[in-house]
Amino acid sequence: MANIQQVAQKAGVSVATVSRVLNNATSVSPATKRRVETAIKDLNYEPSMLGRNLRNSESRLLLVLLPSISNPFYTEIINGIQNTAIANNYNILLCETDSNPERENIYFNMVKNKLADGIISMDPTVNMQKLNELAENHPVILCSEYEEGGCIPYVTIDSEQAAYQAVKHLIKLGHEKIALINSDEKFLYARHRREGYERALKEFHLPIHSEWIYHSKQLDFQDGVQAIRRLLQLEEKPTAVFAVSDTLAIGALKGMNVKGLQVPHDMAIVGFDNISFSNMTNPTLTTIEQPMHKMGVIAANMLMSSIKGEQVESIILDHELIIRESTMG
Amino acid sequence: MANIQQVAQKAGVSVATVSRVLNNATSVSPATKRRVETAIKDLNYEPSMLGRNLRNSESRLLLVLLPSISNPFYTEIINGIQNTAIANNYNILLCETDSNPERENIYFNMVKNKLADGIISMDPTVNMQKLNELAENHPVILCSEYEEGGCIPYVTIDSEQAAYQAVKHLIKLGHEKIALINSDEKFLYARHRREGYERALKEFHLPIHSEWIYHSKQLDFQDGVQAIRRLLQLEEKPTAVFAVSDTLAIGALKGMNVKGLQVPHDMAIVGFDNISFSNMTNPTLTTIEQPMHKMGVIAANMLMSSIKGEQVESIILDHELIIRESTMG
DNA sequence: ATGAAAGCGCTAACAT
DNA sequence: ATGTTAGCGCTTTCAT
Repeated sequence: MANIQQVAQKAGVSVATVSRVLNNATSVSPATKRRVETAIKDLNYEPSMLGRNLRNSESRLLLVLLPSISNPFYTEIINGIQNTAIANNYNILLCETDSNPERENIYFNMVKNKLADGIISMDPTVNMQKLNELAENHPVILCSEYEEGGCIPYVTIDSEQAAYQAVKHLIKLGHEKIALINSDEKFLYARHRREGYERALKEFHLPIHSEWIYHSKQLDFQDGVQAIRRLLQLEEKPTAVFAVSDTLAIGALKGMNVKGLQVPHDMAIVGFDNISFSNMTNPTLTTIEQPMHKMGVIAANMLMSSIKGEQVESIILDHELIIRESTMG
Repeated sequence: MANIQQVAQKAGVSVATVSRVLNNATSVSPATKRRVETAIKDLNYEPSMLGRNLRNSESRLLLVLLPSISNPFYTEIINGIQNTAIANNYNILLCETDSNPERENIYFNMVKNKLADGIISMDPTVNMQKLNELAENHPVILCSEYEEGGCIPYVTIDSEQAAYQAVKHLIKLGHEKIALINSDEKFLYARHRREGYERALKEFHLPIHSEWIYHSKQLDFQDGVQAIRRLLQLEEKPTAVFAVSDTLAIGALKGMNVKGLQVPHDMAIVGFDNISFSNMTNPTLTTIEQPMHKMGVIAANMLMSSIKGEQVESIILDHELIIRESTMG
């Protein structure tokens, strides 16, 4: 790869002039400009981002942290982020942490080292202490999962209210024994969704059975299968299930299929997220839709504002209950 | 962020000595080393990757190009790549191109500019000419999709043989009217899978109906739904379907459900990839399993070898037919 | 064992 | 309009 020196030499000008041509500075005569451009083409020259970043302290690269790309929930958010970033001449790099703190650290360092201009974290397992430290001096935005009372701006939905609506929907259908397939309550969203679940039950004077609350370590399909297997072993079985993610719900639905249960007749189920799969299952899945694309767009805009040094406010977006076959008796 | 200068000053040594401590060079006295380490801690110093890369021409970052993260097929491959990379002290950055050449170009530039050490492309829409150019001077590996007779090393499976087996399986079950839901035949894998499909039909003296071959623009679920809708409008309807991706197959399956068709009784279906969702459908999906994790591991190893300057050979891995309910009468 | 200094590729302030 | 030069943070050769 040729460098700016060689271009300058070939064009018979100084490196400064080449730099000016590269950056569209005005004060270059048309003739010189043409000579430089020819040299650039001839040498197949492309400016080094490394040198440029080192000088400018700007990379126009954004990092997106997520625990795992296997959950389709993230897909649509990422599209939103990506579209917005590209439109503003930024690029994004997806960083899968696998909930591994060491890996996380490498990505944090990329920001500290000016290899990236900012970071959007969608990783609920993120080390909040480290992230807060990073956020003191660098642009950071939280998307979906956030820290209550924390300093980092976030975009999310009202999980408590959404869960409340989902469960209320089941109650209105006549269900009184409603199970919750939750994830680990170390996550804020899991605590919120449980609160919404309990609020709905309480409002209708239904008892809260702790054995009807299952905590899943992960959010894979197989975890949903496992969850429903457990719930169906109970003495007093639930007649409906609310799962805090579509992946869990789809696994649970499969588990019901396998047991020969008719959904929703024998058992109803509601998921959460509205991932594209949820409309492909048989029966299709009732779920809470999160405005994923919009969340991505907003997160990206927030981050870019933050990079510009502007103050940004956290936002809570609207969700929506999507009623499909899994609750349509 | 403190820099190496400040650390040197604080420790009362030169920057060279700090650098030596950082890089575990031997010739530093224990006492000096301790002083430097204290200064590093005190200042919370972390070396700048930018400065380091500029100097070393090494980033220990690998780029992974993919058209879209929404296809779960890529997920497992990425895990394989990631695990292997991490184990060798490399990190990976996921680059979604959305089949957009401009975006592609930015990532190519990252490699040219030493911001990344090499690239694994899983993008069938990649601009092969540009990629070949890049590969002349930089480590590049193709994964899954490749170029026949090209210069870039690849890891893939035998798509023709896999398709042949899938279709033969349907024929052995007694099907004589077998449709193919293919993707765009500008992709090599699509051409190969069609060839395998045709070879099986020919071997059993079954006619090739061009109207039973559907070409889908994309690989989303909805495209599968659309495909089967078309095939069911035909005068002479097929009794079985082979789809070149699980996402298409799952969409098609959904389309059959909607039409009230019993699978596999009324219509059998075979997919391709064995994504995790293919075991969650009702009925579960017969499919060709690609060794995705292994492909990722091998691709990463090939790339790292290539970075070391070693010669690497292309590899074709084994696939396997996974028989599930969608073809079990 | 340690330091001084060059240089990786680039941009921008200053000079002409 | 164009050139000269310092310096971004680091590593490494060459001195000492």
